[in-house]
Amino acid sequence: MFREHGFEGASLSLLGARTGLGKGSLYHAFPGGKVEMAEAVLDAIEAWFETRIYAPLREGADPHAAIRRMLRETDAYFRSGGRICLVGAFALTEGRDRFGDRIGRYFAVWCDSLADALHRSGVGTREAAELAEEAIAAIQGGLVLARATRDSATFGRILVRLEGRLIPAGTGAAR
Amino acid sequence: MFREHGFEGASLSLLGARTGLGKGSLYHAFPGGKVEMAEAVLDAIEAWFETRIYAPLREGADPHAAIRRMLRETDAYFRSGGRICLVGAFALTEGRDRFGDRIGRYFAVWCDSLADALHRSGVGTREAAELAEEAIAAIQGGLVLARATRDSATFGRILVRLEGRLIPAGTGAAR
DNA sequence: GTCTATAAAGCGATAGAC
DNA sequence: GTCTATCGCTTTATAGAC
Repeated sequence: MFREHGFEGASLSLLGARTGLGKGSLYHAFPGGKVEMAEAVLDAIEAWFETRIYAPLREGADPHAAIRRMLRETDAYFRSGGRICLVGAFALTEGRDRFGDRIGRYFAVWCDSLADALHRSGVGTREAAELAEEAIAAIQGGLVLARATRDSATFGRILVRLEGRLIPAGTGAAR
Repeated sequence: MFREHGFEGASLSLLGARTGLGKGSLYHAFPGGKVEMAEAVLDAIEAWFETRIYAPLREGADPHAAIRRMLRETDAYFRSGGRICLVGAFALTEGRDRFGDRIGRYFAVWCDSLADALHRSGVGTREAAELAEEAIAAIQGGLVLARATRDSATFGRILVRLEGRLIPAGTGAAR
C-alpha cells in the first residue's frame, strides 16, 4: 500500500480495508501508528535485499555470478518495472525526512556490496565504487522511466545494457 | 512547493503562506484548485525544458555541443542533485494517475530529442534510442541517489560518466 | 482581486465495550 | 485481539463582505 499510494496516500482507512482490520487492531499491532508500520515495511525490505542481493554480492565465490543474480533478482522484485522501489519513492518525497537513516542505509549498503563484488572481479577500487553508484542509479532511473512511460520493456532494456557495463564481454566465465 | 512537499503534501495552507495569498485569491487565479496549480507548474517545466534542452538537441548544428549543453543545463537546473525532478517524483507517486499524460510526454520528448542528437552525431538509430533512454534513466536515478545519500557529489559523478558514454573520447570536436 | 468565515469530508489517533 | 464510536485537527473548496 505504501508503494502504491505513498506514505501520506496510504491512509488508515485504506490500510484497514486492505488488511481487513479495524483501526483499533492496527494500533494494537503498531502502537506507533502509521510511522511504525512504514518502518516495519522498510525493515522487511532491507532484510529481503540483504539476504537475496547484498550478502551474495559480498560473499559469493564468483562475483560475476553474484552480479548476474543481483540483476535477475532485481528484475523479478520490481516486476520488470511494473513495481516501483518504495525506498526510492520515499527518498524523493515526504518520507526522506522521516526515514532518512533507513533510506540512506538501503542505498549505501547496496552500493558498497556491489562495489565489493566488482572489485573482486578485477575492477579497481575507485572505478568499482563509481560503477556501483552508476548501476544503482540506472536501476532507480529505469524504474522512474518505466513508470512514467508505462512501457513494460523499458526496465528490461536498461538492465541488459547495465549487465554489459558491469560484466564486460569476454570477462570471466561464460554465461 | 510541489517539488519539496509532493502534490498531497503541498497543502493550500502552505501554498497560501508561501505566496502570501489567501485561499480565496488562489481559487480566483486557479478555479480548478490544486490540480490546476500543479498542471500550470508542469506546463512551465515542460516549456523550460523545451526551450533550453529539447529544441537545442533537435536543432543544434553541432549535436555533441547540444548534448554537452544538455548536461550542463541539467546539472544547473537540478542544482547538482540538491533539487529533485518534480516530474520524476510525480511519476513515482500519486501524481502518476492525475498527470499521466504530461509526465509521459516530458520523458518521451526528452528521449526522442536526445536520440535525434545522438543519431546526427553518428550513432545508429536503434542504439541512439537505447542510449537516450539509458541517459534519462541515469539522470533520474542520479537524483534519487543524491537525495537518498545526501551526497552532493553523487550527481556530478553520474553526469561526468554519462558524458563519457554519450560522447566517446576521440569523437567530434574537442571540448 | 483579496480577505475572513465556514462548510463538508477525511485524516490520525484514542477510548472503551466485548 | 477486534470492534465501534468519537475526538480534535487538517484538508479542499465555497460564500460573501469589502
